[in-house]
Amino acid sequence: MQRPLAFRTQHRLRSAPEFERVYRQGIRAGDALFGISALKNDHGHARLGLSIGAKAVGNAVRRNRLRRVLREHFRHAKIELPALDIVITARPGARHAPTEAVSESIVRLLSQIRKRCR
RNA sequence: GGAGUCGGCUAGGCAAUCGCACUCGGCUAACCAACCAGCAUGGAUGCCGGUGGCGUCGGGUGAGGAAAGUCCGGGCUCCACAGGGCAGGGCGCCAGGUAACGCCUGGGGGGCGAGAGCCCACGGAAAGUGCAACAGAAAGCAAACCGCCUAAGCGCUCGGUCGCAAGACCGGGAGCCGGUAAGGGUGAAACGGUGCGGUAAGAGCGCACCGCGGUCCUGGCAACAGGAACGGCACGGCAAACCCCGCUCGGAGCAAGACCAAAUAGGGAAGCAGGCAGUUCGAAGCUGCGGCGCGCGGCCCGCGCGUGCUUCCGGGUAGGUCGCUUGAGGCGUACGGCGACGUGCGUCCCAGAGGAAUGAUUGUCCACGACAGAACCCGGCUUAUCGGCCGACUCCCACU
RNA sequence: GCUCCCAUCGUCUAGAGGCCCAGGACACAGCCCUCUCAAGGCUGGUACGAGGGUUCGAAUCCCUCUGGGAGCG
Repeated sequence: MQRPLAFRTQHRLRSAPEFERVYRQGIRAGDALFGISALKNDHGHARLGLSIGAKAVGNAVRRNRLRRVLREHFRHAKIELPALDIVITARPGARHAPTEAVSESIVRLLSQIRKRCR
């Protein structure tokens, strides 16, 4: 059995076509910090794609940190999520956002997505 | 105690849980594999085992002083190359260090500071060509606008003396021919500076000191410094203007490059199949018709495009593997050197990903945490940066 | 990651060491013309990305930053 909280390459979107598919056909939500797109997949579990430009966020250190925080959220939430491909895009509002604000925003956006998927 | 200068080190700590990358060692029923060995078989392939993957458990390691900018220099790789030169780029006081450098160390010269110290692209302008707006007489070679002078030369004129007169002599004035560059004024910059002498007025015209120049001597590897006598000012600035001199540089970059290699299309080779007619001595070599497939079209006619199968070969795409971290390496120590650094010995292995690994939560402590994330690797420079610690030195105040 | 390029009014641009407190076009503001608007005419404001250096003098030459953009799978 796989450990339930693990996060491996199989849980990630990795290629440009995968991202394109979600952007084109997925449903969207967003706020000042992030944009989020989601689309049903047939892998039997949720997958995460991150699109965080250094230009939007400031520099490489802030970019990496944001990526890690978002991934951590997804890791804890992914059991509860349906089989979706989720792409999170950083917006300039996220540049100086503290970790708590990021958490709050992501929880709210994910619940919106989940509601609209029914 | 205060103010300051220089050099070096450091970059929140600890604990618990979950998670990530690499790595070592276990377990691994089932699943996956294009690798390896064995067996079966004519062969495709199958079976069994190993190894690996996936999974899981435990241990170890895991960003920086700038990882940054990509401004220099090298290693490495491929391409080019007989040798030499030209063109083009870079560098530029001297000596040393180094794999190399535009870096570093020591020294010289210049500038700043009271000092410790700091700063300087710092070769050549008597090889040539250029440039200098405006102002100013004149901007580079001696020339003279205002001014100063009228000694010498030339006549003119006034006064005086002498003389019968022509005229001579003395003194003055304006002028010509001239002399001069001290002063004025312009400018960023004006043909050595100051003083004395000198002169008609002046001037290196003469002298003293300073500056400058080449010569000689002394010290130094040298840059350069000191000294002597001489010259008598000629030789102004700009080379981050062209240039000259000396030294130096082949080009590209790990998306370099090497290897393995599916599918599709196309290339080559072999074999097989292939309706009719023409061309031809003959032949699927070519042409036409037909057949089949696709498209246009509601359908027919028509029009357009394509034309088989099997095996092998080479190039090569996706994809994968290597390059990928042991190195001009770190630490300690001894010796040489003022130092940068070098040499010897001992010891350690310290990130290697591929949408790209360090995060989250909780507790706790304190000085409440800046700038910021490796992507082939090193040496520098530059830029960003909350602080803390250590050492050396300077100046001021007080006390002994 | 690597290799390059660019930067002048709000926009597009001229400029090659002094003629430039930077010129032109469009745009903007005011005035004139018109019954009004447009067109036209007159007038005006507005820029050398930043900081150092070289030079008597820099948009121009040199250095260091900053901000944009392009190419390489």
